[in-house]
Amino acid sequence: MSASLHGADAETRADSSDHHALRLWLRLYACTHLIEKRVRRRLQGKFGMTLPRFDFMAQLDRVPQGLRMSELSDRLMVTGGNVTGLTDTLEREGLVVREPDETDRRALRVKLTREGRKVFRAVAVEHEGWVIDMFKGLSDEEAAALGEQLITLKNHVLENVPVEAVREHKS
Amino acid sequence: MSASLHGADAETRADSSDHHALRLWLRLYACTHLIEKRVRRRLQGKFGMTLPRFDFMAQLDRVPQGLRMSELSDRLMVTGGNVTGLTDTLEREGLVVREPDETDRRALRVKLTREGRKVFRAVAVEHEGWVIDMFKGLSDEEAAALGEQLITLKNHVLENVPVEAVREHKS
DNA sequence: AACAATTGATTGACATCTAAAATACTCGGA
DNA sequence: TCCGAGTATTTTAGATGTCAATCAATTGTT
Repeated sequence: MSASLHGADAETRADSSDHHALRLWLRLYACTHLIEKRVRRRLQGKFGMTLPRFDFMAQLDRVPQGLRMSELSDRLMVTGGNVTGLTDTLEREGLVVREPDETDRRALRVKLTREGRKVFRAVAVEHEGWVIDMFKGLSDEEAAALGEQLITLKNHVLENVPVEAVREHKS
Repeated sequence: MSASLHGADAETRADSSDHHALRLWLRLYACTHLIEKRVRRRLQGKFGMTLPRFDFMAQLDRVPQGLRMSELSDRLMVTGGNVTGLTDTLEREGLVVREPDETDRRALRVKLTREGRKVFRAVAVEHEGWVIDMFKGLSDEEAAALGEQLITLKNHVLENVPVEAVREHKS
């Protein structure tokens, strides 16, 4: 990347690349949180809605028959306890309902209420507009490349089985 | 992008591009949080340290003379109240100290203690290793391109003055 | 059928975070 | 000098998030 691909000894290259990794990670982190924060603030300011609740409802909107608590925690990549709390709040507000699952009495199906769906759809339209605007700074080609690199990165991270997961399996 | 596009042609194209932006954002979000979560878990598992505290100490490590609370909240992109809480915890653990600012009695300078610096340095070495490994999936060229795109994206987002900022000025 | 292991969901304790109000101090001008 | 605007920090209330423990229901294996 920076200059001397020819003649630079391996050690210098490795060292330089290392710092690059850290810088790249900080940049990725900062950029994502910048956008996230902006979305969060607008959701709060214009609709009195929070990002977690919006994400929650977005999952449900695609699935008329509803989702189990466990499916929600998988899709949202959060813990079950968190889903319980979010569901409590949204149910209290009349935006979702818990219904017993026909086939498994341990499970619950969470669905959007008619009101919940109406609210979500209204917010979603604006939300998409914000995101589109924020990503307008990238050309189609840049956006496509970014998408590819993110997939590559994600796959590489997922392939390396995390230490914690290994530990969880009793030997 | 919005409502009244009449041509089916334009509408289709806009629609497709719109979903691209949304998908790209979700991918960016998921990827960042995947890495973040992994770092978080390892910090907790191996050192009993949290990511916010690590970030906090990382800022201080670069600045021997310490930073003001307000500088910390700027650099960490979090609110002042949050910095107060983090400082309380780290001070209680003996990793940082609050010292009065010579020139402004309203302000405080937060510094790493000797112990704090020692702890941070030890953790930082491992932390950098994790990040390097996770970004090894990208070639130098891909990494460089990713970095560029993130800068472009960030600048474009920052250029557009957020609605909230405008609103803060009394009309 | 009996029973151990698993799975779905909830709970409680704790750590981040934000937004908004309160407190303490600084600084520039009338 | 005094006063009003602005700045630095803290406080409070509330939302998110994790982890570990718990309870209830299901499943696989005898």
